[in-house]
Amino acid sequence: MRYEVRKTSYILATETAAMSQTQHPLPTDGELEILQILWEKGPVTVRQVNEAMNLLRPVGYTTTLKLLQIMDSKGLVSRDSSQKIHVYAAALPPDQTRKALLDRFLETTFQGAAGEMVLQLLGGHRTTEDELSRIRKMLDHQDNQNA
Amino acid sequence: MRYEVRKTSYILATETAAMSQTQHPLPTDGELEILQILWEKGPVTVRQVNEAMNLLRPVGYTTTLKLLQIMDSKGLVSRDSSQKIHVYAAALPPDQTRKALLDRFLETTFQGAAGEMVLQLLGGHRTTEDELSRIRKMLDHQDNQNA
DNA sequence: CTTAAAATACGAAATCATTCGTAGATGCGT
DNA sequence: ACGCATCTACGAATGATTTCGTATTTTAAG
Repeated sequence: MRYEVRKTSYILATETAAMSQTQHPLPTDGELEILQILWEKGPVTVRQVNEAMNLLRPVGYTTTLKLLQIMDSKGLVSRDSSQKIHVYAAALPPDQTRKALLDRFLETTFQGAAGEMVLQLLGGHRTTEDELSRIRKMLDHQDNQNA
Repeated sequence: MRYEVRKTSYILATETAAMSQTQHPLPTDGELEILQILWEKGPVTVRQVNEAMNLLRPVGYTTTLKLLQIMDSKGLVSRDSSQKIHVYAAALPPDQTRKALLDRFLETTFQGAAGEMVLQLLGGHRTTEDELSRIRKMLDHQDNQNA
């Protein structure tokens, strides 16, 4: 008995999620929220992170601190503790982390059918001309690789 | 110091996740795993779901049952309990549920930048010609809408 | 040096999701 | 009707993540 969900879609990953995240676990939702701030602001103090968080929703200072400490222990952020006030920065660039999260999401939600996912996505979003052309270029590039 | 995340991307959703999921909460990971089975197999008994689950990993029968009961209480599945052996089916079609999950993922992980997400996706996946052409058609359709 | 303000460390509560054990109901074969 | 296999119901343990309270440390000002 087989589970058949994919229809016209057939995708091969060139690289596994595990390979792209060597050493680092995937961030949890709360951790990702902090990473987004770190990616945007660069190296910052706990207070700066917490203030950014509080623009979105109320979060206690020690909550933010604790999460950053956990993330440090997981290797998701680096910490400069040479001064009293520690400065945190994301350990990995956004692309790499987002790609790893995307791979997992694609697998769990679309069972690996990348094309299906793109169609769902474009079906519900208005996209700019510039973006469309960048995507076309990427498609052409894929074409060359396949040929 | 700045990590620039969005560059040329600018997206507007035409519909919010909440709008597309009127009435139904988003499934959790475990619930989604069961939904995938229901979508593939159609209306089935708890035992059938559990057997499908056990092809992937060991799960106790009552675990599967409990999850289905929870999903029923959330409205994620429908249940026919007219017979002794209940029969469950997904309450929503896969497209609608996956789209809602995709919207949330896009927001939390890519901060809404759909184009960035597509680029990340295509950057790491080998895609079939058929799939590429379907995506091109969708791009052209978007073009028309934008014009 | 003393104190106050502000930071870090960390245990533990709170929350959410998953897993399972046990109790009780149901139906089937004999 | 009896007993066994199988089902549903459901409380509760487990596990993961998030949140916070409290203790301690550090720095800088007076």
